[in-house]
Amino acid sequence: MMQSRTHNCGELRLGDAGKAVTIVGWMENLREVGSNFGFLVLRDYYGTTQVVIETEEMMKAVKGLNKETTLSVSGTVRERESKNRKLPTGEIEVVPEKIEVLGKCRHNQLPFEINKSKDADENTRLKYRFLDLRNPAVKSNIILRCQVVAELRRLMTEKGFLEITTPILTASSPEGARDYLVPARNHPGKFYALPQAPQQFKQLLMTAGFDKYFQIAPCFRDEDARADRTPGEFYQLDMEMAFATQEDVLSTLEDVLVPVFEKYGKYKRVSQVPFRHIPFNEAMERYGSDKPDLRIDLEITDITAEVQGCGFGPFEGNTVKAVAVDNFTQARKWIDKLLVDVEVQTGNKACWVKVDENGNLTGGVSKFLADYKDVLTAKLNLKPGSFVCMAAGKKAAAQKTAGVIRTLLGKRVPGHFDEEQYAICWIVDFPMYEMGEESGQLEFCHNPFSMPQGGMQALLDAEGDTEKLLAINANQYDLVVNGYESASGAVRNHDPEIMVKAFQMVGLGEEDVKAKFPAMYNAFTYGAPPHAGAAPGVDRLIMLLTGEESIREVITFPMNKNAQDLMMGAPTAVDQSQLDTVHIALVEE
RNA sequence: GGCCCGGUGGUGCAGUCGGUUAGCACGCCAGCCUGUCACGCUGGAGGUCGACGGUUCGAGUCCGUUCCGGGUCGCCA
Repeated sequence: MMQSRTHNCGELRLGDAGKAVTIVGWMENLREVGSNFGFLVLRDYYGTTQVVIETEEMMKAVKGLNKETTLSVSGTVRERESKNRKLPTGEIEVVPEKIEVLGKCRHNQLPFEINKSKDADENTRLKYRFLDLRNPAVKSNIILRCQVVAELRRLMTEKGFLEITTPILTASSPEGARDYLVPARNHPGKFYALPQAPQQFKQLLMTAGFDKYFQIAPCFRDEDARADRTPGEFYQLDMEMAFATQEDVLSTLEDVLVPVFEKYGKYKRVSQVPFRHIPFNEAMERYGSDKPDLRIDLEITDITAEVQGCGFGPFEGNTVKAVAVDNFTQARKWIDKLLVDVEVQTGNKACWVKVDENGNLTGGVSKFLADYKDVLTAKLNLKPGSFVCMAAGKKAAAQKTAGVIRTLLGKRVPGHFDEEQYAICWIVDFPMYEMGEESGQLEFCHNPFSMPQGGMQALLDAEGDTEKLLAINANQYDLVVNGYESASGAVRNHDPEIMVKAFQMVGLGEEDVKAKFPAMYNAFTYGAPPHAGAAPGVDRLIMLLTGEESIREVITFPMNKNAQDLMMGAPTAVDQSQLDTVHIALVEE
């Protein structure tokens, strides 16, 4: 029977000297500094405490034990002879009378050293995540996540939002990401799907008369991972408000998120509310991205008209975008690295010129642009020592490539990146429609749930005119923090007639709306409130708060890039009998 | 699926132009050490250099194929 602990490993202080205590935890280290003399460091969730070993009996009790064995130590608190001011418990030590082994670590060689686990190979970390998480530096992200989630719940609840959970087993939705499917045992050949988001449920909740809803909602999408995107599952602070405008949603989220950034963020400087609103088209023109990192002070300039006819093939007939920086002193090798990185990140090539001390263009593609020196100097405000990096292509590709150039130049050339802050903005006025790259047909740009600006009249006015349709914006918005898309939302289309009309524009009709969103369409015919909402990504929010660059650092048990859980071994093969139960027959590949 | 980068004792890394016994740090084992706290000192064990094939007198190094991981493009209503 384990003796119950009287104190944790982080709380004993000089004032506790003389007390009889029992502490428990993991044996982090045993420093032997003499025969039958040494120091044992005991670690629990709360901290570490030094146990001094000074008798043969106590040395016998711990010698030969592997690190990470769990122990119970009962003894007396004593003031240290030599104190360590760097540690909260560094003024005291525990003189043990009894040391009990609670759980042996049976491995004298760990897969990595606990306090250096962040440096270990990620596969190994994920396989031994329970050891990785013993590292306080790893654990702290998870603790922060818990605190932030609790704070979000508190703030939302205070604002009158109800936390309502929605089904995990639901119907497959035909649009959007690939679904995770779950076979239905009682319905051979039919499947549930895990929700990509509680989108339709929350809109149904609005229709049901719950005025303000939120949920820390698990979302499931079978799409490939990125450094800031976990495969499989992730969490959103999903919220929706009835009879609400776009501004109602934006100000609510500003009220909730600013205190969280201020209280829990790595950086203490946070954008003032109301956050800047940047229309989508403006963001693409100036920053080459719908998620600009506003900590970077560079902007993109369109030089399409200026460089036409220069003779450089990729420029001819294409949109050309440029990013210029002054006082550029980097070497050719640096430039080559930049160009390679741009190509890796965008799939498009970039080119460059420098301005020499006489104001002439040199290097890169300067032989094509020499005659354009004056016009480019004026347009880009060039000076001796300026560097210009350019991207060409179809408008969208040129913008996007220039956006990557802007980010890389901004972060790599000194003086353009004010890192230690949260630079937050709303990107608004997303287009309702876009031309599909492959199909060549008009498609919904983001999702079909958003209300087109101007409502039915806008659709009627534009009907049959592709240019006009492409110019229709949706009441849709993204929250962007330091270049990360951190929330996405919209004023929803709650009018069945406008829904049908919006679908007709992309060659679909009433039957398609009914087939794809049967519950919502039906519900909206029974008196629907106008409503609007958004969904900040929780994982990405924690990433921003902690400053981590990999999303796996803020998820307790993350999967690897290929959506495998190396610790649990998921996904796994299953017994034939299990397959039979759910009417699944496997096909040889 | 495409592209880029990587894979070397338990862990992290170095390894020059292809050349002798593959080095370093941490960890591990043994010994020494009575105030350590990233303890120190001495000694030791531990490697099919991701896999397969090729070039060569000789391959960790060069070539080809492949596997695994990360990043990225596609994708993510």
